[in-house]
Amino acid sequence: MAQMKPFSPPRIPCNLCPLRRRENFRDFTPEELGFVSTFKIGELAVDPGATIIVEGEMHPQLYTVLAGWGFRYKILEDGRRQILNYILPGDLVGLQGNLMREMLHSVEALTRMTLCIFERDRLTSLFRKHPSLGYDLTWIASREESMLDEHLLSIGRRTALERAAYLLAFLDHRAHVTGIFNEDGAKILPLTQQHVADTLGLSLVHTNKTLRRLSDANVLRWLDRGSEVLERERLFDIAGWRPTDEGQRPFI
Amino acid sequence: MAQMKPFSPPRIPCNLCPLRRRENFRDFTPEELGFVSTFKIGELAVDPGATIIVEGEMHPQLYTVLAGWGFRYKILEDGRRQILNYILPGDLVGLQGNLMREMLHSVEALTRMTLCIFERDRLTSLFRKHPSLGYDLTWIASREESMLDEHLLSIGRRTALERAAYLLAFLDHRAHVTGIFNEDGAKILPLTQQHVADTLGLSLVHTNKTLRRLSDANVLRWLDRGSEVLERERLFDIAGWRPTDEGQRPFI
DNA sequence: CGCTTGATTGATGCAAGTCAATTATGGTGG
DNA sequence: CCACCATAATTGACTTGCATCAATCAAGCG
Repeated sequence: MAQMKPFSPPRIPCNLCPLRRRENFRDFTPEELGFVSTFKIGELAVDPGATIIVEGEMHPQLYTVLAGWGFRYKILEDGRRQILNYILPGDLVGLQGNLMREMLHSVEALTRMTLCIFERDRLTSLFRKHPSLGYDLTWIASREESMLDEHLLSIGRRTALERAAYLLAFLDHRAHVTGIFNEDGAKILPLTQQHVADTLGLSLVHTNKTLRRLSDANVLRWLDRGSEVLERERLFDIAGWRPTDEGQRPFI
Repeated sequence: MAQMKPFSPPRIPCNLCPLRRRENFRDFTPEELGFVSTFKIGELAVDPGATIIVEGEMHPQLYTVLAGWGFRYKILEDGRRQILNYILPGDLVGLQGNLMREMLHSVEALTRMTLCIFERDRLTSLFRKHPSLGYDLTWIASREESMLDEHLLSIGRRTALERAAYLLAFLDHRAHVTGIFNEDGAKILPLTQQHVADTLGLSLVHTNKTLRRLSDANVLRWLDRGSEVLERERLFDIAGWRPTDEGQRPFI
């Protein structure tokens, strides 16, 4: 079964953080770096399928994803599940929902993940001592909002085919700009058709038939438990969506 | 047609702000109040139907709703519209989406609205001089996120009847805790069935038939362009959702 | 090698969309 | 004051996208 393996003290000090070197991320000032180094109190490594955050429970910690893929979701009483968004390296986990109360969603790992651990308690000190980082937190939250807005538009108003195209284009794009694809040759999105179905608000069977249409058209390839986007531009056209260039983005 | 009537200087000074007196909102410290008073640069009053923010355009100002109802939405190229969320007194408008770029959604007034005007440029100074207000901004953004999460769950996984029940229960509850219902006897949600349809991701006709089922069951009453919730508890049961007690919440 | 998980496919049913018409209701200009 | 018009709500008939049910197939694994 899925397993949690917490490490503490941190194995990767913030000054050697691999994310800082990626073009897409804004670098820290020396002062900010000093603070973040003390803000980080450990690391967490989890296996695929591990549950990192449970809806309804208190969770005194925040995380920044260092490596790997995960997703946030909610479930109804009878088990119907809705995936809300995916989390990639550089994303802050645990900010969504009330800042200091029970978590309102769950988080699960898609691949092996490494996360930096922060403590919620020290957020006020972050805002007090480093206003620029406080600003970044709001920036990060409002970026998440804009993704959720787009997802809502997609589920509410796009057809099944458009939705599927949007989702895969969206994930492929995020993986690209995050630099997560740089290492290996194949650019695989690590999810099952069940995940796609639960993101799009469709049944598993209909999702399968919709993805089939996309792979029959050679827009993508579906592998055992993952997908590779072959023609990004055509996905954009089908979805009626195009990524906006974010430029550099902050992270904590 | 809808008309914009900007006022400047402000007609209601922050120390007399009617929102501050409502139980649901956290009060400012004297220092915070002093800052917010200078942060507010004017007021905006708009008629029902007025467009306050346009997707794709730069918008150098932020607003806090003083009075009235509005909503945020996005549209696809062919005109399909998705309402993302509703805005009520105390809500901050313009924080969603990138903080300093083009707006990623539009905002329209449902009723006559009054809004306090702030300038985006001065956000950094807010974070620098009043960390507690910076924290509040992040809190507000993450509250919006949790509403969007719930909407996503609703549109993605609830049936038409459950969705309708959820939406009306949600709006009725927000109106209650905001104190917007305190004035008049009738507690009317000021929207048309087209708004409901565009929020739930349903067609107008199907929305009408779904709302009919709810009013036939005497759970609510549909009026000319609005709805009154008659049995809140039964709506909660149908929706499989219950509001969480937020306690006091911050606002700017 | 049997077991489990994920992908696939066909048959059938229903929820929701589309089309089209009718009924309020209120506003407006002659 | 009323004929006219626009907006909103309503209803019935028909169509379709997606769900559900039920198998089958492929691959990895203890």
